[in-house]
Amino acid sequence: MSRSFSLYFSGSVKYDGRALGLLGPGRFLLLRKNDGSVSVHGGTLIPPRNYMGAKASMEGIIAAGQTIVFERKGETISIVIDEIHFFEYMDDWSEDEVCLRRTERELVNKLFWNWPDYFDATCYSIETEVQTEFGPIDLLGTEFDGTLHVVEVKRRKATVTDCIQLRKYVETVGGIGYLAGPEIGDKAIKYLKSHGYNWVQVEFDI
Amino acid sequence: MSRSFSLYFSGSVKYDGRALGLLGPGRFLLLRKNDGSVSVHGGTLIPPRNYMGAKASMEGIIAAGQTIVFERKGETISIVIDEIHFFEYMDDWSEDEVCLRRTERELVNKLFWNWPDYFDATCYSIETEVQTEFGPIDLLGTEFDGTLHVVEVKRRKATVTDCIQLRKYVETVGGIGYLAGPEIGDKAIKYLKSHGYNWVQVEFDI
DNA sequence: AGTTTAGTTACGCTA
DNA sequence: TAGCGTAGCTAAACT
Repeated sequence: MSRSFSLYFSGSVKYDGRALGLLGPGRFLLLRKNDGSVSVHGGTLIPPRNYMGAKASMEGIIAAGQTIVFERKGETISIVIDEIHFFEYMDDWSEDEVCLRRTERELVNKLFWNWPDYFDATCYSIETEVQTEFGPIDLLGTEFDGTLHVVEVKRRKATVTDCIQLRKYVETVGGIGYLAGPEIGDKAIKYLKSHGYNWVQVEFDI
Repeated sequence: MSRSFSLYFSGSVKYDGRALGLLGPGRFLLLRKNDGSVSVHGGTLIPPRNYMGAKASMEGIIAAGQTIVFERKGETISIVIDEIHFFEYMDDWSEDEVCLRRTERELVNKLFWNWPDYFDATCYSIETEVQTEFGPIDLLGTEFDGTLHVVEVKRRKATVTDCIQLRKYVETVGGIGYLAGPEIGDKAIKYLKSHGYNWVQVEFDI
């Protein structure tokens, strides 16, 4: 769609859209990717200082003294270039995604396939991603007497907010609540217990 | 701390730490910043494919056939370089932050200074960023009879999660709950009403 | 060190 | 397309 390049320049950047952002003057690195996305990186931090999603249009000439403008539905980035330090094309830039392990999904699957190892209740039905009025329940077990077991799974350390999210589901469908994951904070476990919910420790296999 | 550079290379990347991530082989852009942070960018999307925060250590030589390793408390990124397409230093890279407008803080201030325009209750005290056990309350008004008015402010469209955050505060300090912002989702307004909380519409001035 | 939140969150999935 | 929730979220503020 657009030829990708990196530009290390002196100048200033203005963003207008969901917010209003001013940057510089200073030295920044501009990245233009295959998908038309744009990012302006400063000398610290992982996220860019300014950015714009895929299919941003580009106007202007990349040269000292020029202004280039990127646009995308209601958003604008204007870049005033004072000086160019280097300019390089990135041709054949790979669009591969990272193959990720240790996701929340893996923990959900582990609990699904090994339910008896983690829960006392014998359920005739175990479902994942059960849709409710206020969002999907990660794991829902149903006992023969109709009792529901509502499980909210977190891949990272569970917080008080996660406990309240569980509470939201339990109040919506009824039943017994469980928060599951590899780790939970002190405040969170206290909150969980005081509201009558259960903590289920589950680790990643690899 | 470390000299910043960009490296466009063919090769593969492995991350091990909070998760396990495999990338490539393919062409990627490696950024090493002033603060020692590292990011590996692919040809699409704004965020990097792999990354590591500030003060990452670096081992190895940047040359074809070599492996470079970045490390930081319990995390490792290994990069196998097959071929180098370009290598550039970014000297004097600016560390300026963006000067931002239309932040949540601005909405909080607007409500603070124009309280009677948005709330019926007459309060003798209005405070911002009131610390509680479970985090800070954006805006807290106190009536003469002691009734508290708890306000959670959002700069973007409010969600059910935001209602839960409000609920956490109201249940902590007691009183009447308000969610405030420019916009709110359908499920969120339903959740808000069903729990007896209020919606306050407030817009950015600029 | 632990906890919580803001963010132009970005991005993917589902209805 | 819009809404909703995850993320190796990141990074900052505060206890």
